[in-house]
Amino acid sequence: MTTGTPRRQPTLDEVAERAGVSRSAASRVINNAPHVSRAKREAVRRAVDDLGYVPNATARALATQQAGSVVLAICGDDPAMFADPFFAEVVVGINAVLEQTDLELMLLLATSSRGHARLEQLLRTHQAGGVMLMSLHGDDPLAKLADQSSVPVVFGGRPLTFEPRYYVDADNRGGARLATEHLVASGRRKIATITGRLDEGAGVARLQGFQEALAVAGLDNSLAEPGDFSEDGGAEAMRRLLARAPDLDAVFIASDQMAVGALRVLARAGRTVPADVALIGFNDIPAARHTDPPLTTVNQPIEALGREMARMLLTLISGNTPTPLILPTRLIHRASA
Amino acid sequence: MTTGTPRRQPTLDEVAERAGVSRSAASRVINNAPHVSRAKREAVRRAVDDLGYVPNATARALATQQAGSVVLAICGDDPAMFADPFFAEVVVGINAVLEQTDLELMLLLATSSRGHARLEQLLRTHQAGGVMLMSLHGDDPLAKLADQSSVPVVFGGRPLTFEPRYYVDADNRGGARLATEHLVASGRRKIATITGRLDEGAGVARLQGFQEALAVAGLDNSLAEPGDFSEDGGAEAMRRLLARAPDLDAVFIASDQMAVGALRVLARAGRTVPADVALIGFNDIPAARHTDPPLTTVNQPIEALGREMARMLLTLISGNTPTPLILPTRLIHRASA
DNA sequence: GAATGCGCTGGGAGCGCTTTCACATTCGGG
DNA sequence: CCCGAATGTGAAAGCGCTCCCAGCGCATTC
Repeated sequence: MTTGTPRRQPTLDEVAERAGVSRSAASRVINNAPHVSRAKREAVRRAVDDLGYVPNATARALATQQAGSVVLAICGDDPAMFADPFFAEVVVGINAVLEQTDLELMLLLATSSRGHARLEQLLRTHQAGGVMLMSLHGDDPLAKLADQSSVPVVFGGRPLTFEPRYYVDADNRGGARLATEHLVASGRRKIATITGRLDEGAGVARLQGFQEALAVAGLDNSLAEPGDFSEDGGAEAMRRLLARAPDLDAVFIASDQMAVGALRVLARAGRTVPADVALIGFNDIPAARHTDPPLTTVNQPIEALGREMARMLLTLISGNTPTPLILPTRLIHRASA
Repeated sequence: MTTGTPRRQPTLDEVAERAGVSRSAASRVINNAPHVSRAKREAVRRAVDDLGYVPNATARALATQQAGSVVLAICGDDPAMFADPFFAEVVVGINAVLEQTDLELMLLLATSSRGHARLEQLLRTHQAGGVMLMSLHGDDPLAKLADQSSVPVVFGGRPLTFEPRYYVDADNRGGARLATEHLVASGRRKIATITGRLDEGAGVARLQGFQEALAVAGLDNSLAEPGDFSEDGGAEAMRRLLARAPDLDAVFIASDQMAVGALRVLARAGRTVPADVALIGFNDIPAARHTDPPLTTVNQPIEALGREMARMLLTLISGNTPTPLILPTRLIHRASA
């Protein structure tokens, strides 16, 4: 910080020389390792300060054979998918725990085939200390490959086709059941659902929860229209539902975004919410409290999801074996149901 | 891919040995460098395929003294700030261009002092090939430090206190002027504004555009209430505005999120939009087309912003000198004004 | 007084790659 | 047929760090 032109970064050798110790000793001090006398320790510290030394992470990574970063990979087919505020909140959670370590976060949008290839490569070479995998679609073979990989991998949400070794997920099924039960309990009888993408674990789980609750109540659980988690998709599905069952009196919708779309369609069709038809969404996005009427919805702790994924990855990296985690979801009562 | 237990990654030496060439030759082939005979080139290629060799990025980075990654740093004081969908869209843009290279994207939420320190360290050591800096607040000294840094830095948006060497920004001022002029042209006379954070470049620029337009029109341009870009902040500001000037007939709002909040307050206060008061927002978020009434707003090409930042960083890294870029904004006519 | 242990110390061998360099080999033109 | 020039080739020197190891001196133990 004192040099006029801090051209090249000082190296460990320079620190050692200035402190009058060997490189090994200097290294020990930097890494808080034992076997260094008090005097040398201080000399090195001083030299570090004077020179403004910062260890070269690349060299360290090469020497220790372990990377200084972990990656968050978002799979899927649509690059724009990442625009879902869901991911942003996950990232905030992840960042909160990574900040305590000195791991960096790499973001990989594995959305094109190029991205896919990169992810695969990342999994094979040990260039990242670990990876967090989210939003696998369909039967992406990457999922199994990742789960088997020798680099630590934790899944955010479960893929469709198998149960990964390490994952954190939200209780989508339980949340959906809760929501549907609430609809039943409030006297609704002709209850429909707009599903999420059914090539995603979350979409399927929410549909299952819905169906279970209705089956238990002895009601027809076949009134389902597929959506895609997006607002427009929700509107479309609502239109189809209305055409198919004009007398429905409630609908459980697998995402708030879709619910917003449905709300629009319902309003335009002259149905009052919740008088004519009750609505429950999923996710509890900020906008849900400001729709008309405010949306009853299932909250899932998204930031916590990110935090727990990161935490789990950390324990995995440290050599321990975490147990999978399912985060609770809960019903938020507002005016739409 | 054929080995049962792909324990350790093959190294370049192994490839060379299998191909019956020297390590140097193998390296040349990998990097498409000249001075390798056709025969050896093919032998190496075959060995690479057989072994499933992938170069170790860390070792390469150490040897070439240049990192294989760039970082996107989001500064600010609030970790949750990243939840703004704005950033997600920027990331999508950045990813689109980075995907063409083999640079990785590191995400740094420099929101705590810890994060700040890490960013500073990143700037000093040459561990990242370059950094994209967004959303500097106030007079953060990091801004100047970054601009001076010997690692390539491009700014997304301009900080308040000085003009960086390399940046891409949206024409916030022009957009605000456009919006305000539209209000004036449609006959409004008592025009207010809800500003964004005034410790951010974008917030100030939008206020300036507003003031300019009114000054030119010879109207009072002092009716401004500060917001913070958030929905609740917008609602708050709208309340204050209404108390301060019950007879206002239009308001330019520095973000759509705030406009949504304002819309709520206006509705609750019994004012009709746009009959009683016209509203124009900023950003053109997806939700803007579904508010009631749909929000007239200023669109800025967010994804393009990300793309251009990345592109600019790339040219910087390649040793060329780009010129700063200001992306156009344009008025989207919908029903609220 | 020899054997044992322990804390400290620096030499040196890597980590996997790029890149320079000196030395072959080949080629075209005078 | 000889001489640059271009091209192919592998040995070896790093890049900046970690970490093993052998060697100290010194106190303890029998």
